[in-house]
Amino acid sequence: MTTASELRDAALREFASAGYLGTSIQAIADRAGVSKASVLYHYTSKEALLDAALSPAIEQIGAILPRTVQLSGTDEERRDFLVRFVDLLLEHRLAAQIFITQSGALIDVPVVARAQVLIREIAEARPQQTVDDQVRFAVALGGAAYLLAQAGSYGVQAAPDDTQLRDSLIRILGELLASVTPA
Amino acid sequence: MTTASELRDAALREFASAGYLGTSIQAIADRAGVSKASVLYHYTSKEALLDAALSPAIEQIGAILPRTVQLSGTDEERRDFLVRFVDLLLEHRLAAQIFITQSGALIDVPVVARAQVLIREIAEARPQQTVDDQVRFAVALGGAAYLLAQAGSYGVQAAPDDTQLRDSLIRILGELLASVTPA
DNA sequence: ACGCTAACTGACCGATCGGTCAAATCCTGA
DNA sequence: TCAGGATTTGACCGATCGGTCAGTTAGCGT
Repeated sequence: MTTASELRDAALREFASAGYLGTSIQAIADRAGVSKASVLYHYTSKEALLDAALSPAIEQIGAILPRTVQLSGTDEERRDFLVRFVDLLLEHRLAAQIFITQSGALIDVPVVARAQVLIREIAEARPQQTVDDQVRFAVALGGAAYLLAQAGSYGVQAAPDDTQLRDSLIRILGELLASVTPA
Repeated sequence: MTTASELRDAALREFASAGYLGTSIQAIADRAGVSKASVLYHYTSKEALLDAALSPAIEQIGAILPRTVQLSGTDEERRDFLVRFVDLLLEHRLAAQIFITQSGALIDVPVVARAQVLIREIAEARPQQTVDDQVRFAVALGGAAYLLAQAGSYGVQAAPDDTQLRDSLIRILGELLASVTPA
């Protein structure tokens, strides 16, 4: 683990739990065991640190964007897309949590704006949506992210293990999106 | 409109769009057309202002808490509960948005802690839940709140009108929660 | 052993924020 | 008209934050 990657990881956790505005550079430095000045040596600014923490998740989200059409396909195609999507959410659950909870307050930050554009592109990838379709999709996306955020912030509370959560989430999102109007 | 209620309304909007930490007392004062000192005359602190802005929503949420058992009842009972719940979300959509997006970063604020306890009580009101049940409920709750938050932050974009959104949301949440295991 | 560069740090700066306070102004009832 | 409380305000304070900078330490090729 290089210092830079440790800082990126510490920032990701801190931003997710306390919020970007609620996180001081000093707090990130403390978590990583270095000085505040050292943080700003590796990253030119607090915003650059947010960018570094979120970019990996954004790139992978962008990579599966072309597959969104599978949602209007057969049951197998839809399930295939959902498996990739849920796995991606699980892998980058902290980044997803930051997106969902703070994208509104951080629209002026470039990396967040890019993520918002991506999410909107995913939502609008399928043509001639009914209101029901939009609601199904928004509930599925927001609900999944909220679930993972809550599961992550369960302190003592017993949270279901990831594999169980994954299976259940894939199944239920599948049901939720099964009745979208075909393209 | 008294000055106090105008300030409470301005604070609610500002907290929802920019976040509690991202909102300065000066910004609330500007929105309401008064001075910063005047804000602190009507409310003893920024935290008191948040409390005043969120309390009405919390009280109504607490009022429907006993009806949560209807989720395990007949289809009509469940629909009846969902109608009340969705209407409550629509009426207090800004407060709901603040809860969902910032409760994690604001757990040390008493009013937010109270809200979190309420939500947890609602989620745990039904006995012997399976993982699927938990997932369904979390997706429904978080998804609905996310949808309203997004619909509220649509600037130019055409957002579906409230009645259409209400009908669709009630129907789809009903489907989502229809297959929870009976008590 | 030397020199060079990357890594790191404490001290400091300007700006902003939440909150206080004394004074000014407004409003109302007698 | 006027006394007195309610309301409003500008000036100010201490604390915190993001960021800068000069200087120190650590590692490494020669």
